[in-house]
Amino acid sequence: MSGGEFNSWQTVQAEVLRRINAREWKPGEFIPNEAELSVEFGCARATVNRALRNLAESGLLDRRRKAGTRVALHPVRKATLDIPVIRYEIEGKGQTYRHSVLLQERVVPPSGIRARMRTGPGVKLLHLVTLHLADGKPYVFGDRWINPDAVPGIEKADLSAQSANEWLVANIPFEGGDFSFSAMTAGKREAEILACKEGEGLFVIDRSTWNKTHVITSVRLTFAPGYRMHTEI
Amino acid sequence: MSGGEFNSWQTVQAEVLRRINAREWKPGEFIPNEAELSVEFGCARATVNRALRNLAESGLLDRRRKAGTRVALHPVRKATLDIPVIRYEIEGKGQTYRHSVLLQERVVPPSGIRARMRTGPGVKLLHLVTLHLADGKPYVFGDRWINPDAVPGIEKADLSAQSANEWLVANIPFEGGDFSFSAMTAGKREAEILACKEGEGLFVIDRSTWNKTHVITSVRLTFAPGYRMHTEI
DNA sequence: TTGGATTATAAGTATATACATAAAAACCTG
DNA sequence: CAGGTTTTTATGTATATACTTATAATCCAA
Repeated sequence: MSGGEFNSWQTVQAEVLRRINAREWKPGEFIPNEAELSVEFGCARATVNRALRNLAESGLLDRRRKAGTRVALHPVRKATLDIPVIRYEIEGKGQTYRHSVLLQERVVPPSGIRARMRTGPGVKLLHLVTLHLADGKPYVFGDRWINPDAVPGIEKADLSAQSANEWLVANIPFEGGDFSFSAMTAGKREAEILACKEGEGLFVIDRSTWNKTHVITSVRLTFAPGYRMHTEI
Repeated sequence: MSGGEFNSWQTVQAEVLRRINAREWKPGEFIPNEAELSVEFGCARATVNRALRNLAESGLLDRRRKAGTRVALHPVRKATLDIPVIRYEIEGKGQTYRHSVLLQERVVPPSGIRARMRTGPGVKLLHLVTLHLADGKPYVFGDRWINPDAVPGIEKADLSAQSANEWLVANIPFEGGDFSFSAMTAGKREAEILACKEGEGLFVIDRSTWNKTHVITSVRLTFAPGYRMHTEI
């Protein structure tokens, strides 16, 4: 490639990717800088910039100002996965969605939750246990804690009409969140709620969301057996 | 905000985000076009473009040429998660990594695998079962199928020195992959290999990677109890 | 009324230019 | 030579401009 042809940032990206894959540029090695590449490819530096930035975002390149751009040493692939609202997920499969509130209380949380929610000792939180059903069958249940200080209006919300999750995403802006995925073994409680056998392996998502000042909510979703989360690169 | 101040694409993005969160722009609604916003924010259209493109990538906006930009109706949050090589993951925690090949054979795969690998009937694949250990304790085991047609050189590779996964990422470029995450219940085999109890819930990742012409490999990783995959938004 | 061609429009991209910023490298200076 | 200062440099960002492309909307004819 020596200039003259048509070039888009995608063309540049593809060629850079090819060189990485072909080991013409080896892991850890510096690649030519943007200015040089733009000359080589016969395009503007901004075009090269966009291509390299994109590759850096997906983990294949490491870039640092002044230092330059190098092929990532440990090419950690990044997969993006969608975190849908459960109702949409169920309805998206053509099943009917229903949910019911199994428990709603305002209590002082156990210490683990208190730590996650970063609330003071003795502060009461809203505790909700909700079961979501797909075509009438248990799909997932959520054990959720909400900080009422962070969520004005939650007291007045009818959480049996609209699930807490939906109410929150619709009404409370948040800045960030963290997710963790794991597996657990169904105990008596889980088996009862999800109508499965004790001892089955269940998929679990723990999630907290927060805004600038508060942890808004922290929830553990325990899915019925067979649940599968999927993504592509 | 009416022009004159300092503006970066991040400022624009933050303000757009604020309006979405504050429901000034409601889900499903069209927002002003790039030209209008660039006037309002007193910046170039390219700056607005970058901000909006970014928000669209993270699922908060829907954009279509000619049609315009609208707030996503079902704001599916996208989380990105890192898919590390197991050795790096273990070594990253300061533990020592070791792995051993439990089984290596060249056989015709069962039909489920054959479908995943898109190989013809009767075609033999490389089948590998590998256990990865952290500080000598079972961490995860991989049940892997490799298409030798897609992987020249695999026959000569010493897969007890370097794990198949590492060998593959180091030697075989791939175009895409898919991942699915689920939970299973430990049976006799899993309990034996992972030194856990039968009936424990285990975290499972199924993953296939391919290039233009072939499915390269398909692997199921079954993690020892307690494994947790984590990500932030 | 349908269905195909035309037009108008909003996003998408490319580019030259300029300046900002982080940080490595070189240069002091005590 | 240590520690701080300056310089250099590669990436990061902003902007005006121009052109491309997908596609919604319109128009027109059978």
